[in-house]
Amino acid sequence: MSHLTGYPGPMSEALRPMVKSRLYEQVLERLRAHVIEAGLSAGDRLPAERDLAASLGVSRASVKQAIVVLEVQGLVEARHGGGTYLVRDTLDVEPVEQLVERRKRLPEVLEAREALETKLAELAAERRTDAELETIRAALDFMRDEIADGDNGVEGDRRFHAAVTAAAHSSLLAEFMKTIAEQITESRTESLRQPGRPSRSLAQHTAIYEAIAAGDAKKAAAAMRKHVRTVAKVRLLTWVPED
Amino acid sequence: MSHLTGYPGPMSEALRPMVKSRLYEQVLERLRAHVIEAGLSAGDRLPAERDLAASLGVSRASVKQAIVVLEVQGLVEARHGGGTYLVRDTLDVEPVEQLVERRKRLPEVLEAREALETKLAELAAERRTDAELETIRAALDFMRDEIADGDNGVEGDRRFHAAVTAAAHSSLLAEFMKTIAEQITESRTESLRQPGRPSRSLAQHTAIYEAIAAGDAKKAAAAMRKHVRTVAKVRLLTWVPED
DNA sequence: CCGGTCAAGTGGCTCATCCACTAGGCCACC
DNA sequence: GGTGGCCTAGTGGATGAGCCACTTGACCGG
Repeated sequence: MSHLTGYPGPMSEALRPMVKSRLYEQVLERLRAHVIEAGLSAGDRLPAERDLAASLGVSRASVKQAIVVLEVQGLVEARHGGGTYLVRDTLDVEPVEQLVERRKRLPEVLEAREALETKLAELAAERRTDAELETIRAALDFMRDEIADGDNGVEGDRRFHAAVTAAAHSSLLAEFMKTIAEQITESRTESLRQPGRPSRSLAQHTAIYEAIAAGDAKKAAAAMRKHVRTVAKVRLLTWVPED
Repeated sequence: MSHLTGYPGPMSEALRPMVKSRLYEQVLERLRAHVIEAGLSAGDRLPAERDLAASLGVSRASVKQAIVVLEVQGLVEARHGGGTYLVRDTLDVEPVEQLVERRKRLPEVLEAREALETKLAELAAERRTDAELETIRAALDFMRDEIADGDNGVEGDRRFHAAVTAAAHSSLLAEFMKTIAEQITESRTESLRQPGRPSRSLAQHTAIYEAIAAGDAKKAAAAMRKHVRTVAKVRLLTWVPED
């Protein structure tokens, strides 16, 4: 390998693509702050767009863009000719995504993962088609090859869990999984870096596969639970609180 | 009561407040449609703002408002000087809420509930404070009184599960529960309408409570699983597919 | 092959205006 | 008294022209 990779990924933390903030984002920040400082609450009226533009020293168009954002987020109601009103007591959004973001500290994610994937494995054992079973098997084979090549099998791992999720035929559970997918990826990578983990991981995945292949829901759930807990344990051992 | 109410609520379906669509919303629709018609996919570039404005016969400001919306929804990436690009293959948002709405057909919700609440019971057994245990007990007492009064105990049921969720100290799992809370309420009401259900339900809740009180995580999980599955069974028996 | 220059294309933002609608005050009329 | 019409100031909705900043790619000279 050369010291320069042609791959467009970040070479170091400091060299990630820059984020240039749009003006309307800054306006959003100011608006949020103003609502708090001025003690506004649901039903109160915001300053007129023209006044806001003047106060903030930006054009009315930028103010409007910010207000449109708040509008689609359901935080504000703009009445043509009648002013713009607060819907709630705050302009902060609290979607699942942000909550997940704040919970980067992993323990909760791992708990959620156990809850979801255990059930997914159970359902997969009951519902998988032969084609889906084959996809799971393919992921397992892929993982085996990776490990044989000295790799840690992280991609095979990812494919395996994705295949099981698909085989469970529950789009709601799948949706929940999607919201914590990123955090899981991190824990996966870290876990598989531990010496000896890849081969033990392969064994655990094989056990899950066999239970699903046999249509044994209870055994599949148990095998998945054991696997997820192992990952959680490894992860938490190396855990260093940062704040 | 007079035939005229002083209350400002809608007197008839037809007289609800009118909804005037903003221009940028129409632009959004057109953009979504265009992505589909033109067969665009992730990474493809959208037409230039000026061109879009000209084609749609609207101002560039309106086009920009629409693009800002897509931007905050993470569906599009606008590069200063470089064009605007699709992040996914579609411009449709698929938040958990909408998915839940479409999944009103309950089975998936009940599966998700089992996955989540089983884990919540387990965590509650391990982590509950004495005060939280007392809250759970209070909910149980409330349910008992309701049933003694000939009521079906639906409010006590709700309080019980809320208390267990709180005692588990997992805001992520709690957040997931919130997204399916409404559907659960429906199934709860329907389940408790079945003859004989309220008293059996009380017994199951008592079992869960005792396991949590004893700090027995495994038993708590098992009791909760049994309870949720009972509800699911009753619910699905009366299930009538609608489409 | 490298690096600099340049021009075209594109998004970011502003300004000046006009239009449509709301809210509130006023008043004539019943 | 109160009902309805009218006017006006204030406000959001939308536009068009224009300037700037940035990206891209082609071109050119070393």
